[in-house]
Amino acid sequence: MRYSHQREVIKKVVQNTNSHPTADWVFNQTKKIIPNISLGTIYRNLKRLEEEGEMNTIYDGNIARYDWNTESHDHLKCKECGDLVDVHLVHEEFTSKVKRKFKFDVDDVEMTVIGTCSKHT
Amino acid sequence: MRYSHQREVIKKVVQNTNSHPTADWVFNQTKKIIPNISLGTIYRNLKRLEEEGEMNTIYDGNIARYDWNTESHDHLKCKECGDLVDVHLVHEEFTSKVKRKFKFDVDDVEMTVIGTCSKHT
DNA sequence: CATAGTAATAGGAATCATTACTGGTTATAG
DNA sequence: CTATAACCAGTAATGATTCCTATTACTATG
Repeated sequence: MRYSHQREVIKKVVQNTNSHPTADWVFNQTKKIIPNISLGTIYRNLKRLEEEGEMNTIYDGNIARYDWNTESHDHLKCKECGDLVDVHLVHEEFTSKVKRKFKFDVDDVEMTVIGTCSKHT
Repeated sequence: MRYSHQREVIKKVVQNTNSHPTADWVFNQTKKIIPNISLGTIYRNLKRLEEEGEMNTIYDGNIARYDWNTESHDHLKCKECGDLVDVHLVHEEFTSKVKRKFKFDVDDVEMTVIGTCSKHT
């Protein structure tokens, strides 16, 4: 893949937040650095970066969010403030259990725990 | 909520499949019974039915699927054939563990295990 | 039964996220 | 330096979903 300034900036923008940004958020942030960048460029490069293993896509309802944390992990989603926090919940033993029980070869586990975070108690 | 023929038919259409249908699939099936039904009616009633606890919405990538199985359960998604199968994987002890560890009040857990099902081995 | 009030509908326009296309620009191998 | 394939900006197109409005259909009551 050829070098591109746009892609480097997009990558840095995503890597510099823990907020699991949407394409639109990335677009707005990147515009501060490259004012005439196009939304299509954002989508294209986010997809490339995912293909390269530089980030993950997670689906929050029906919109895509991007996550630089490519290690397998899960999310706590607070229904009060909408926060999406990374946690590690699923373990190795789990995938082997699924394999044994359902004869299902596990590639990945997407888990989102929905509830209320400690800020609202 | 007032009675509506359309809503009853939509409910039955969803209840008569295990295929986690999309709104569009429900639309096409329902059209066979009520030919001039409108897609808006499908969406509106699927939402109502979810609010009434008659079904669940699950997001498969960025499209919504509807599931009459309202008991808490998880999904195995085969990347080969696209099949989405219901399984029960998450247990009570899990939610209390999350509550203890992260001070997070769990309402629901959405888990999708992505991989290859036994048909492709 | 007739009917008024209001909830629900059909049909289509509008919106939102995402992807595809086009003609011009740029990185990079030779 | 130059050729060229990859990349970009801008914009049109798409697909899923929601919104709008005039019309229709439940249902409670006289």
